[in-house]
Amino acid sequence: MVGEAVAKGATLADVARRAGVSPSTVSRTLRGLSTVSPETRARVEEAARELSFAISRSASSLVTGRTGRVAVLVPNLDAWFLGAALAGMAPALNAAGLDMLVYSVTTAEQRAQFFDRLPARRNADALLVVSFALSPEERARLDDLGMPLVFVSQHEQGRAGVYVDDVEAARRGTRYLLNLGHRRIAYLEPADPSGFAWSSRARLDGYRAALAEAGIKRDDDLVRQVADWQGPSLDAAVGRLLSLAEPPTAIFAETDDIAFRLLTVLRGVNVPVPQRMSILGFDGHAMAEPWDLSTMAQPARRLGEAAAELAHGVIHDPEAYRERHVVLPVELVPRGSTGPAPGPWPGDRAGEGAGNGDGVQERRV
Amino acid sequence: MVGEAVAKGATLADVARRAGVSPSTVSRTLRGLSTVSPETRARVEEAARELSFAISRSASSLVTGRTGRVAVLVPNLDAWFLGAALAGMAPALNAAGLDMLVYSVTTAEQRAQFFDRLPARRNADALLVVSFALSPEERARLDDLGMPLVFVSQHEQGRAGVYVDDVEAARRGTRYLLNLGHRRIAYLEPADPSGFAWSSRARLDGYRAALAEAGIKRDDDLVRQVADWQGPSLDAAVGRLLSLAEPPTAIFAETDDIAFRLLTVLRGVNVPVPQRMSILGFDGHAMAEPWDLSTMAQPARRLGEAAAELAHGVIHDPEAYRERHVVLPVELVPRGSTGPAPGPWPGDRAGEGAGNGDGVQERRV
DNA sequence: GATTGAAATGGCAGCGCTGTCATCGCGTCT
DNA sequence: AGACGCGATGACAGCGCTGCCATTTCAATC
Repeated sequence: MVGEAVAKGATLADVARRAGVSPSTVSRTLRGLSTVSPETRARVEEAARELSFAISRSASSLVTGRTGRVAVLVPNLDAWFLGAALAGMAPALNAAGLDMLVYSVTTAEQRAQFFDRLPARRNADALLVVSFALSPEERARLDDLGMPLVFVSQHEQGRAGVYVDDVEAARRGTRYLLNLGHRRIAYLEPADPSGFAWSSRARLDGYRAALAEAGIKRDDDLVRQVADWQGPSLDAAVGRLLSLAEPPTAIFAETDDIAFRLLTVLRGVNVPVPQRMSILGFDGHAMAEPWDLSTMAQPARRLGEAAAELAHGVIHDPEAYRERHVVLPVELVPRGSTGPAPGPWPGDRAGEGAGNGDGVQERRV
Repeated sequence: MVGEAVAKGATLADVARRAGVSPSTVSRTLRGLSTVSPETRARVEEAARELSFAISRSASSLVTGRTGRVAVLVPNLDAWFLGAALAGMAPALNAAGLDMLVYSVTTAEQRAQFFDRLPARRNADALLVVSFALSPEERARLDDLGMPLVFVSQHEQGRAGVYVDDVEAARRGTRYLLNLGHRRIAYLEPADPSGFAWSSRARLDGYRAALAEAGIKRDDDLVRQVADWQGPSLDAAVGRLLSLAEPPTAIFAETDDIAFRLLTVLRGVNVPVPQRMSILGFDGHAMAEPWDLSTMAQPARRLGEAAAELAHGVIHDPEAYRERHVVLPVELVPRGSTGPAPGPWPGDRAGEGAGNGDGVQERRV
């Protein structure tokens, strides 16, 4: 706002000249380093402000080997979860003085190119891999990178990572449905033909574990895959479930996106939710509240924040952080899409657990 | 995959040595420049691959003055629209060899800091400002930046930008409701106390224009502000509308987010949609389809793509692109949330336009 | 009063590239 | 046969910083 016009950006030398000191001193001052006298500091800072000086990271990283940047690899950008995770990450990285470089790798072509060129290499101090299903070769390639890795919402042996305990969360969700008296509980998982989404099968495992613990025999007819995003395969899956000899009274959807579409489909075919069918989602999607969807809420933003902390740690103290794992909690958020089972199906194994106050909630009006 | 272990990243000189040529030649080869003999080229490329060489942008930008990076300023990261826009931007930038630096500026504090430090300065070749309500001082500060600016989903005189014609879109949306026979059409706009969201009032203007063209007197009781995200103020707004002497039969929501919440509220209070109330949103949110919400769909991804093209243009040919504006179309997507007006209210001005085939659709079953 | 050391600052090389100019062959033209 | 031109390559400076070491100043110490 003051002083001469600044065309292409003042250099550190310009600031030095204006403040009447050496470039070294300006550098020290601006980095808040060691010993600079208060008066000098003030003079330098004023000069810098007057010139709207911003440091050239290119130049400084050339010397220090640090770029002040973190690369984030995501399989997508318009998925709710990723947006929320990034939203948590950005300010946290920012606070640590790190800029965020985003690589969205969605198609097979982009993917090949990314792993071929490794553009992040030497251009970032750490790479955050977010919900990205890496092939073994890709994994190896990233390892060669010589750059700290942090895995977000997924885990890798011996690598820093933040994620939730999917097994336990899915087990708890399933138990909630059991507590409501449901005995036939279906599970809908996303098909992922392109193989981009990281999945540990953990949620399905948790679901099965809870059923086993309740002494309910495994029935794979109740587990169905549906296309990951818009598409007809959900209708087909619902059709299958509704035409079973013993149809389910509850459906656990592996993601809220599936649950939302499920609600729509069921509304369309006049299956009242939760009177005839309870729906439980997984993610804690922002839309779950307006839709009144019960869900296992992941702290997406906090995952992002924790990822940022790990990134910072892994950059400044690689030994201590290289294998650090952060596990965040998932919370059941019961809402109107789940309710008591509509009554025993023929062949129901008595009512153990049915009146279990724990997870039971009022029926919606 | 081959050759000796690469610790911290090979340099161009390493590649040169390995290929038995000078660094200059490697540089030329890798940039696909002018004259390099095919044999040399092949040798260099192989050496580069063997060493997993990735160029240091820091070093090259120090010389060229180009960073190969574009900064994107967003007010948010978890809003659907921004995710979609970024999702369009990322691959397009990528294809142009540009990396994407994301600055999410959400709080007042972050905001002050961003405009104070101008971290993008000298660290990116262009700045894309996405749906960000700039204060005049901020605007001036960015102008001082000496960096090409591109405005996305908003427009500024004399600056490159991509956006939609909000006036026309809102006019068309309103006309659609008029064509369905609605005469009392309410408008719900987001309150933005923090002043982050860019808004030209254009949509409201279009709504008013359409009503005026239809000869309907302006009634400001039908225009209400609601808190931008979750909150009680929507209920209050609905209460106001439903308690008017002549309540509306249709509501035009300025954003799909508002429309979604509106659907929930109306369902909760037993106002059937669209039988008693038609709802039209604006955005083309990914959830509009599963929710069966009629909406004015913005091409969010295409906005992002166009923004990337503008960025590229503005970097390589500033004169030609500095003031280029790209206006993208908005399309009405009629769905189940809109239907014919439920019948004339007392005092309705005859039925002109009611049977107008144009926008009329079947009633949902 | 000479010596010491800490505080404050300056000087200078060099990080890894690219732009420019110089150099080297070698076929072509007069 | 000598001059010329062009394609292909190398040499070298320098981009804007930072790290290291040298230098200066001045108060504290013996």
